[in-house]
Formats: sequence, C-alpha cells, structure tokens
Amino acid sequence: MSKGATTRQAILSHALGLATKIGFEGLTIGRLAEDLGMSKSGLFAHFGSKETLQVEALRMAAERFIDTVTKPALVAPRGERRVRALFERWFAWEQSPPLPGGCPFTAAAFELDDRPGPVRDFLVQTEQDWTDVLINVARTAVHEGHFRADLDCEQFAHNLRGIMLAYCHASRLMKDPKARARAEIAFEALVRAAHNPSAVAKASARRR
Amino acid sequence: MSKGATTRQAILSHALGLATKIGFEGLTIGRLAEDLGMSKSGLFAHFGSKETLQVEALRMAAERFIDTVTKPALVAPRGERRVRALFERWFAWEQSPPLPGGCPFTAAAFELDDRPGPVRDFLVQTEQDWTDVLINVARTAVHEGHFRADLDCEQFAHNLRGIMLAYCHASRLMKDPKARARAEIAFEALVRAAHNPSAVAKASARRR
DNA sequence: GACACGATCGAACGATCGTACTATTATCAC
DNA sequence: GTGATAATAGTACGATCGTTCGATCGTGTC
Repeated sequence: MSKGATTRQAILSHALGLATKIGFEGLTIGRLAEDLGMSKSGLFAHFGSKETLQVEALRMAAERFIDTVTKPALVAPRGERRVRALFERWFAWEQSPPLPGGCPFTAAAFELDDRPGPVRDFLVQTEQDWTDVLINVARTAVHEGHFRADLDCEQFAHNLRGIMLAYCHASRLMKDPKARARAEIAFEALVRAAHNPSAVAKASARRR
Repeated sequence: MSKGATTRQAILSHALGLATKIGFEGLTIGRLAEDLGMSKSGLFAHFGSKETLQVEALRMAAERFIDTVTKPALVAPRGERRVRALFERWFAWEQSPPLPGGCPFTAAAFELDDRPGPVRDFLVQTEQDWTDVLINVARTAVHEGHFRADLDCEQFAHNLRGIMLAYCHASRLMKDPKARARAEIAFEALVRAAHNPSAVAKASARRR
C-alpha cells in the first residue's frame, strides 16, 4: 500500500472511532489533524471535503462490519444457527475496541435521519444491506425447517433490530449492567416465537 | 407570564424543535437568534451558557412529554388498557408537529451517550423516569390480572423500548411506510406474550 | 543524480462559534 | 409619570470551523 493510502486509512480509522463518541457531524478536520500529528491541510488533501471524509469513514465501517459480523457468521450452518451467529457476532462488533462509542451505524442513524445528503444516503444503503442480510438468513431458517413456514421474515428482522437498538440504549446511555442479558432474553423470545406456529395460524387451525 | 418568561419559552420551544432535526449539539445561539429575529446577546442572556439552554430545552421536552403521553394515558383504566394507551400516546408524541424530527429523547440518547455532563445527566434521569412509568404500568397490569403473574416487568419495558426505537429507525431513517404497522405487530406480540403463561412456567408445570 | 510527482505543510481566508462587556430600550409597581 | 429593574441590542473578543493556495518535502524512476 502506498504512503498516501496508508495515511488515508489511518485517518479514516481514527475518524471512525472518534465518530462513535462525538458523532459524524462532530468530526472536525482540526481535531483529527491534531490527534494524528499532521497538518489540517495535509489531512484535508486526502478527501477534498469533510463530507467525503464522513462518507469514506462510513464506508470503512461497512467493510469492517462485513469482516467482523457477516463473514464470520457464514461459517455457522445455514438456518437458525446462522441467525444466532449473526446476533452473537454483532455484539463483538458493537463492543470492539476500535469503536469505543459503540456501533457507528446506530449513532449515525439517529444523527443523520433528518439531514439529507450523500452521508445519509450511504448510511441508508448500508442499513438496508444489513436488514436484507437478516431477512435472508431468517428466510433460510424457514426453508431449513427451523422456523415456522408462515414466519414474517421482514418483521423478524425489524424486531431483531429493535432488540439491538434497545441494547445500545440500555448499555451506552443507561449503563445498565443487565443490558446484554436483556438482549439475550428478548432474542430467545423472538426465536421461540419464530419456532412456534403463529397465533394467526393457530386461530385458523382451531376454526377447521 | 412576564415578557422575559414568554421570550424564554419561545426560544426553548424553537430550540427543541430544531434539536429534533439537527441534534442538541447542533444548536447554535446565532441560528436561534436569527430564526427568532433577535440578537445573539439578547437570546444568550436568558441562559448564560449553551449548556444551560440545552438542559432547559430538554426540561421543556420532559414537561411536554408528560402532558402529551403520561397524563392522557391515565384516563385509561388501570392495567392492559393503560399500557395500550401509553403506547398509542407515544406515537402522537413522536409525530407531533412541534417535533418535526421526531422524539428528542431518542435523538439525544444516541447523540449524548458518550458525552458526560449535565445535559447527559438530565437526559438519563428523564429516560429512567419514562422507563419507570412503563415498568409500573406493566406491574399494575399484572396486579389487575391482565398480564401473567410471573411477568418480568422490567424486561417488558425494555422490549417495549426496543419496539419504539425500531419504529424511529424504520420511520425516520429508512422512511419505511410500514414502520407503524410493524411497531403495532411487535407490540401485539409483546402483549400476547405477557398474557400467556411463560415458557419457563410452562416447563416447570410440565414437570409437576 | 536529475526529475516528476504524490504527499504534506504553513499561512491565510471569511465565517461562525460561545461568551463577555456596556449601552439602550421596554416593562411594570408605585 | 417617574424611577427601578428587567429585557434586549450592539460590539467585540479569541477560538475554531471548512477550505484554498502556493511552497516544500519525500519517494521512486529514468
């Protein structure tokens, strides 16, 4: 890797970690330059605009997410086991040392939801990709016969995200030591509900 | 109300609405002054520091939250009905016109979770109060016999928050038109699980 | 060893930040 | 109405913001 690319990676890595603590809008060229012991203009030259830097930091986060969460989960067997692997790997991501403030996507999601622009657009795409992964892995679990056939997989993914968000809230803001345990309990309830015939299915079965 | 108090309320009201869109850290004295047609120094004199303004804006939000959500829900009968009322009122809060960017507590929660100080402290207290309301109303539903006796009410409140956070994410960031419907489905599943004997209880019952 | 070129620096730009002062204006009790 | 006091304006401060520009540095090539 060339000298410039190395520096660029170092900048983005530091920016990403910092953004988890002070937000993506809170990033400043001056602060980054000082932290990395280089000049504002030297750092700035790598990106041409702060907005580009923000997008590139998010892009690095997306790449790391795949390496930390998605890919490792693929070693688990298809179906429920892989759903569990994704859930477990996500905690490793959220608590990884390079992200001292937690998941950057979660932070960005509530920071940028009302600020149109390329940064928000990229974030939405990344979040949609992650949702699609969850939906697909749930679908596979249905096909494998682990989850019930009439499971609403999109709803499953939606509820799973709620569990993750509630964990971030409880853990990061409320500093609740039971946050992880609560997430696990909620997850087990979600999986259990995905096993059992749905209430709707049961009601129509009773009617027969 | 004196002139000063009126202006102060107007400032805080505008600041609160603006904060839902650009965040509490994104608030600036200059922007607020311009929006309200007054001088920076005149506006500033009401608070003495930006930090105080942020806390006071959050305080106003907390008061409005009680008026919009908590109090109206008290007219519903104790128990499950009141749980449902709180859930329904919360959507009215999240979508109320004075909060164009959604729930300010949710936005602040992920913005300030890593920034110690009085603003964060006040937010944590407010969020804890809201959690306690949810826990207590679930407990009442247990006492009324609407929810099963061994329900973990704190877990119930935790999961309910997850449903709300997932709604904000889906609605505000992803602009998913099904966000509200997904929240309702998740809520009904949560309530249904609170009705039925728990899996743990069932397992021990089977063992008898 | 000269050269080209990418990487970095230093200085400066206008804008805006939060905040401090002093002055001026508006309000309200008497 | 007058006088005390509250409310607002004006101006300025040092700091920092994102960005620009030209100079300088380092690296690798012929």
